[in-house]
Amino acid sequence: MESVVKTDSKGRKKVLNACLEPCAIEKGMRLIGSKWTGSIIYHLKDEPVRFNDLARMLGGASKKMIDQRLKELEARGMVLRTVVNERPVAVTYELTEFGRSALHILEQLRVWSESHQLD
Amino acid sequence: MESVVKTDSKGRKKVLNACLEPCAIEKGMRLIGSKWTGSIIYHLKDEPVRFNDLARMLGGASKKMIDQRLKELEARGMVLRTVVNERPVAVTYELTEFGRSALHILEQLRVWSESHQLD
DNA sequence: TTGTGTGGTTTATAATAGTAACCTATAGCG
DNA sequence: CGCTATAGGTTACTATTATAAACCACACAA
Repeated sequence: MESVVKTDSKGRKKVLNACLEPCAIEKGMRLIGSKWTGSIIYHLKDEPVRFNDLARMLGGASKKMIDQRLKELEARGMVLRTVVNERPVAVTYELTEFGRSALHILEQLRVWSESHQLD
Repeated sequence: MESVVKTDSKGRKKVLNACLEPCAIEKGMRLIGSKWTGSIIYHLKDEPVRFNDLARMLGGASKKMIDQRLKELEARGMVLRTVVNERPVAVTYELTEFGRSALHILEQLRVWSESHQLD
């Protein structure tokens, strides 16, 4: 991540240690920073939550979005999906250890966000 | 942020304290989490950087993207654009105090990201 | 039997991101 | 002088993502 730009004797520039493709920050953001992903993880912090409850909590996100995000998070091992009951179908989503490990970042983001009265 | 789902005597559900529109996490993400925004801020952490140097550091992001992000960040008061030299035109970008205040979150994200060998 | 709940899927459209070529201008080299 | 490379962008066009609103099948309760 310590990119340095060097200029050679002829004035030509090169970068040492460039982020050739997404670097750590960028990769992290793509796990946690896609629209609604952070919010979803954060709302699962305390206990398993059911699909429609999550949808209600995140007023503003469509079910399709939530569904998509949950599937991504599940595929990455950050969220666990459990069918609690068939027949009257019931499903809950909860954080895995890995999912949980992202919470402190989100918590800091929340504090930062709130302390800077972002519109 | 402490959304609670209540069920009344008739089984109807409502959410108290729902994120009616984007909540703190979501708002924060939209400042810092848009594609490349975090990386740009992070690469400005040490010193003012010139446009093309930034473009070289962020191999993978187009000039258009970088330009757009820098303008957004400037508009929000997170980045300061300075014309260092006219004639041979030279411009630098650097973090403002507010921009700097986001660095610790990005630093944590970087550590988290690197410690979980994300592909 | 109408209204609610569950957990989603479908379709269509709007907003964002990405690619590559281009532009004005200066400076160095042979 | 012509060639190349630098600077800091802009333009046009395409691909990817997000959003809204309907819709499904099933269950339960009044």
